[in-house]
Amino acid sequence: MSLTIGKLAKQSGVTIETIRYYQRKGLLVEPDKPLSGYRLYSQDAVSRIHFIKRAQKSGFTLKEVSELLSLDNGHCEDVRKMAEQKRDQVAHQIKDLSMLLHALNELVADCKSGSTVNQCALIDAFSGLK
Amino acid sequence: MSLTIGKLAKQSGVTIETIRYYQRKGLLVEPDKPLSGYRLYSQDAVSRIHFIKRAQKSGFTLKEVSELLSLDNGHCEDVRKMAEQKRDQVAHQIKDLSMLLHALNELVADCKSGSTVNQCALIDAFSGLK
DNA sequence: CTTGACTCTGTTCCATGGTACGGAGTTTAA
DNA sequence: TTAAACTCCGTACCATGGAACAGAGTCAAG
Repeated sequence: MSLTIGKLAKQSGVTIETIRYYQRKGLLVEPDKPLSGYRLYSQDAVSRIHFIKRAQKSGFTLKEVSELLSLDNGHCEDVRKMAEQKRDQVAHQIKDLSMLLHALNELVADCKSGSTVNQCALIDAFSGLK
Repeated sequence: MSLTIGKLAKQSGVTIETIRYYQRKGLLVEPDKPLSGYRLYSQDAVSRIHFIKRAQKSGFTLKEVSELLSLDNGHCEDVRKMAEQKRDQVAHQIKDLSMLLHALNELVADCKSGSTVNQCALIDAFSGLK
């Protein structure tokens, strides 16, 4: 069953503009324009857009998603490496955020007891000096 | 010890342009221009830039970073409220990222185990096949 | 006291991830 | 058959986070 771009958009939960944007960026192929009528898309396009959206939610940029798509089958090693990199990145981010959370908690506690805020406590705690 | 903008840039690991951009955005104060000579920056500016960079890596936008920075000078009642809000936001962010980390770990593990529908478990996952 | 390195200021340009719009052409339902 | 709805195509616009550049002024070393 083929879809016009509007139906494709609705089925895949993005806007028409987004689909066109993905086409411009090479993440989606623009089907040939028939001699008369509108371009038609297959169900595969829906899957592909879902793929893109899922990968984005996992923190991949569109550029990275397009790499994933181009690697696709047969290059599981490369795909795994990208995922591992992402994972390490996210792990680091969590570590930093935990430090910040700690600093914010201390700031809140100090604020509750004292009357003036310890100048620069937050910056000191999070600027990498400790 | 005071620094010209070039030295500040080098010491804090950003470019001069970035410093100026932060000034335009209000994250950094532009020191007064002396009657003759160049503007001079203190060592504090280095920490402040490190703070900004760190916070960015933690997923904050510059706008949010500037909110964080504003916590550093102000009076307690306002600061505490903002700090609590930020703290909750950070806690939430950590939760989301932890889920993402978990997902990425599973993806990597599946990739290694070779339990796939197609040839790559990660691709399968993003394709919604599992 | 001149030359090269640095700074200042304003403005323009870039990528990312879209969104919006205008003026066509096409399709479909009444 | 005609009006509404949809598509096509190009282009412009948006926010974010900078990078680059031009033409001036300023500083420091030989």
